[in-house]
Amino acid sequence: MGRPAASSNSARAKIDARRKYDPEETKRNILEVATAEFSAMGLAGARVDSIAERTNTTKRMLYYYFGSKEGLYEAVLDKVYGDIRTLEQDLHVSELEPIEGMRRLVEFTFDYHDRHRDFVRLVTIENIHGAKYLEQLKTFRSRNASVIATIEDLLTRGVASGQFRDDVDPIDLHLMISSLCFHRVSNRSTFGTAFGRDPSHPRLRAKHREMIVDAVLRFLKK
Amino acid sequence: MGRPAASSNSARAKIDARRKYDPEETKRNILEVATAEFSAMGLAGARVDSIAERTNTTKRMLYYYFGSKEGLYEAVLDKVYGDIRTLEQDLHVSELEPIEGMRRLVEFTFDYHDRHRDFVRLVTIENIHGAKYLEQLKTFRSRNASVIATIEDLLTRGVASGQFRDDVDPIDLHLMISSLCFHRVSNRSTFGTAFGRDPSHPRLRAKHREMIVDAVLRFLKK
Amino acid sequence: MGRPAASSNSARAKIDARRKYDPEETKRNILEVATAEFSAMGLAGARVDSIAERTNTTKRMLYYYFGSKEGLYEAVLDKVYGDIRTLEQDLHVSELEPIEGMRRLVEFTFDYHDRHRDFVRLVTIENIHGAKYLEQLKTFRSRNASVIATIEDLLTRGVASGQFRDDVDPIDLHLMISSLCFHRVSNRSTFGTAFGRDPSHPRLRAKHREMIVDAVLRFLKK
Amino acid sequence: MGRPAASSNSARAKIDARRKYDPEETKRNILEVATAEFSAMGLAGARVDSIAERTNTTKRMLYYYFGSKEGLYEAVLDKVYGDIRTLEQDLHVSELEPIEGMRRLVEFTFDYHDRHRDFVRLVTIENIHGAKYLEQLKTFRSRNASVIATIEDLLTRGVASGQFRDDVDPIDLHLMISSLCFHRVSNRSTFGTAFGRDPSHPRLRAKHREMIVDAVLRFLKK
DNA sequence: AATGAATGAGTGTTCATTCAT
DNA sequence: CATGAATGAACACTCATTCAT
Repeated sequence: MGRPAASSNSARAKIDARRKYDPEETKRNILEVATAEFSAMGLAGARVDSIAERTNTTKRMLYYYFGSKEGLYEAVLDKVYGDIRTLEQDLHVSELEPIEGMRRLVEFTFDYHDRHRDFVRLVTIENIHGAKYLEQLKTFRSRNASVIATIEDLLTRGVASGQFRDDVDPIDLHLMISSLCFHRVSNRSTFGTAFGRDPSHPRLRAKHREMIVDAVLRFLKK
Repeated sequence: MGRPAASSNSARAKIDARRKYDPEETKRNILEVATAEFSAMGLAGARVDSIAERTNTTKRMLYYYFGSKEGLYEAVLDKVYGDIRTLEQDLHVSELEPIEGMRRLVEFTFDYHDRHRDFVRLVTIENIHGAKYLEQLKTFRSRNASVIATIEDLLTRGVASGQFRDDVDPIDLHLMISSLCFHRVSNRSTFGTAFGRDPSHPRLRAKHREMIVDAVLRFLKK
Repeated sequence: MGRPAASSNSARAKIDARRKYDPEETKRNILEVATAEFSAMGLAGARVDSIAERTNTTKRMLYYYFGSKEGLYEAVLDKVYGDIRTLEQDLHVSELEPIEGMRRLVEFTFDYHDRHRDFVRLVTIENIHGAKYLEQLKTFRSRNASVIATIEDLLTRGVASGQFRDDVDPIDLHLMISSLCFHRVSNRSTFGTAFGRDPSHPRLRAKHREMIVDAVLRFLKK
Repeated sequence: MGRPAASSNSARAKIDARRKYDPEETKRNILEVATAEFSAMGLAGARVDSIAERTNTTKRMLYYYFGSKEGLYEAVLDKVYGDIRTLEQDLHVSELEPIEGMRRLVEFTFDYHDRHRDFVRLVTIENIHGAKYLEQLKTFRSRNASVIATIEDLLTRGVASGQFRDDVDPIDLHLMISSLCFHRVSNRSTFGTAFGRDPSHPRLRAKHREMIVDAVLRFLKK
């Protein structure tokens, strides 16, 4: 019976990856290469030619789909921020008791930053530009509410159960957790140069992970 | 009329600030403008022409003294890292008892980052470049030992007095303090965009300062 | 009296204006948009994409029907020159006495240029290109004979009646009339900028019309 | 030691035409080539690379001195308009009696347009662009007053002496003279194609010159 | 010590046109 | 007849750097 004749488009796309006209794949491919370039070189340092070369298509298509270097950069930002928010929503810490939930959240945040250096670098780069490109992403602001909601839920339940202190603001706590998880990745290079110690080394990583969870929980406990 | 025959350079510079050719002043002026440009635009984004324009001298002098755009960038890095290390050495926390000394150290770190956004931005930028320019600054590595020595001293004394736990590594602690003080400045823009809250606002700043001291001390206490 | 089923193309086009595929209408639509674009931007300045966008069809059709940007430009030229020659032939000045006929011809020329800025601009543009596209229009040369014939007829009859001088060449006269009617439209912008006076303003237009008729007749009269 | 020590700069420039650093000559050379290119190809059709190639210098200098393609185009316009106005002021027709003066003015206008096709083409091109670049030339408007003043003087004196009619507006007359002198040059190509007759042929030129003077004087005489 | 003029290699972008569906 | 996707060559413009004075 083989394959049903002329199945759906998406099926066809998967089966025949070599087909020449596949806009989605073309865009995805460009975005992937661009993410690497922008993350490695910054917005000003990135070269459109360099991106195009490592793509399956030509420079022209890059402009066809993304309009400009900045447009492409924005698309990269959008994708990369979308990824973390999507994952954060699948955490389901509301099902855990407060301390365990908080541990889980911190560990997730730690792991995500540790594994996604591109994301960390792009956020860093965006800060060099005063977040002006991020501000133009319409979907951005709304996506942040959920992290805060998650933290707020944990805090409320922890306070109610007498485990957590009651004077901690969820956004401040988010900033604290971010700081601890982000900085060791974003400043890995200068830190390594200064102290001859690479924070991303497996043994250090495990130690930092525990340390950060510990620091956050000690900060929260009554 | 005679100009006093060749006194010391620094003296001469002060005495006759209006004299037309003052190499030290020219260099200082270039470095100042360059610091602002590199910090605002990044290494790739900075424009040599733009720096030269805002200088009291010409583009040619910039090359005369610093050799290249990268040479100038390195000089800026050198100056800016030199400043913080110099100040750190004047802290004299060894004269304070451990908890008070640690509080003082954290507050100093907090205040320094909060007030020196240029420094924070330049470190951020340097991390984008994998710290490769920092690595070439010969004086750099040696200068970092003192912070760690200071922390080590505080930790040792705190452990001895039974106030601090005994399993904390000074470099890890330094990273933790740095993270908390650096991130809220370096990521001010994206944070502001995401949560509509500017971490550099005076009221938030005071709150964060206390919070960070609190978090560090809770982490250290037995 | 009914209309015969499926008569000429133009009839069909009118009957079923909403039918999806109507080659003639598609071509007409493309030509209309292209006339505006070429007239406004020149040949080099015109954008194929810009034309296609404002069309009811796609860019591909534009190439399908006209072959190239230059082919389309030629088609526009052809249409636009065809229009004026067609009208000129309907003037019937041969039925008027010489002076009245000449007045009528000048007024027609004046009005036509005044009302058809696109035509004037396209002729101007064609002159920038040394008339090289016009030269390729096979039908062009033959179409010009009639204006000259008209003028010649008027001149001959005017000379015979003793009203006109006998040393005026019809082609030279045509050039004179054209100059007076064309220039004030073609150079409206620079003239307006130079003298703060727009030659296309209604009051000026009427004045110029009289003035030009007057000048031509004074030039011709014995 | 030979050559007189340091003569004047301008003298030096003339003596040593091959000297490498001569900004004025560089600018002049660029302007000259650019005038030819813009006049031949229009603003959109002109190629910066093409201009640079025919220059004694490089493309970069073109941007160094003129900022952009449009900046260069404006400089060309400025130069070209400056030339004719300068000449117009040297006409001294006020010293001639009205009819002779008017003849002289028309002949000058005729000759200037006939000999300066570049000027005519550039004005034509500028009209395609709605005179928007001309409008930005600050010196432009003021320079036009003098032609009108000259015409006004001739008209006034002619009316006073009873030679000219008294209902002719100087700006309208200027437009008429311009039309007759400009059009035969600007539309030479289409005219030639249409009637197989080149208006710039010597014999025709002389005839047209007389004809135009005749037409203007007949228009003005009582 | 200081400077305006000059430069070659590269940088983001656009264009008319064609292909695969 | 119709279309979105794709393209290579060209385009205006910028950059860090050096030269002649």
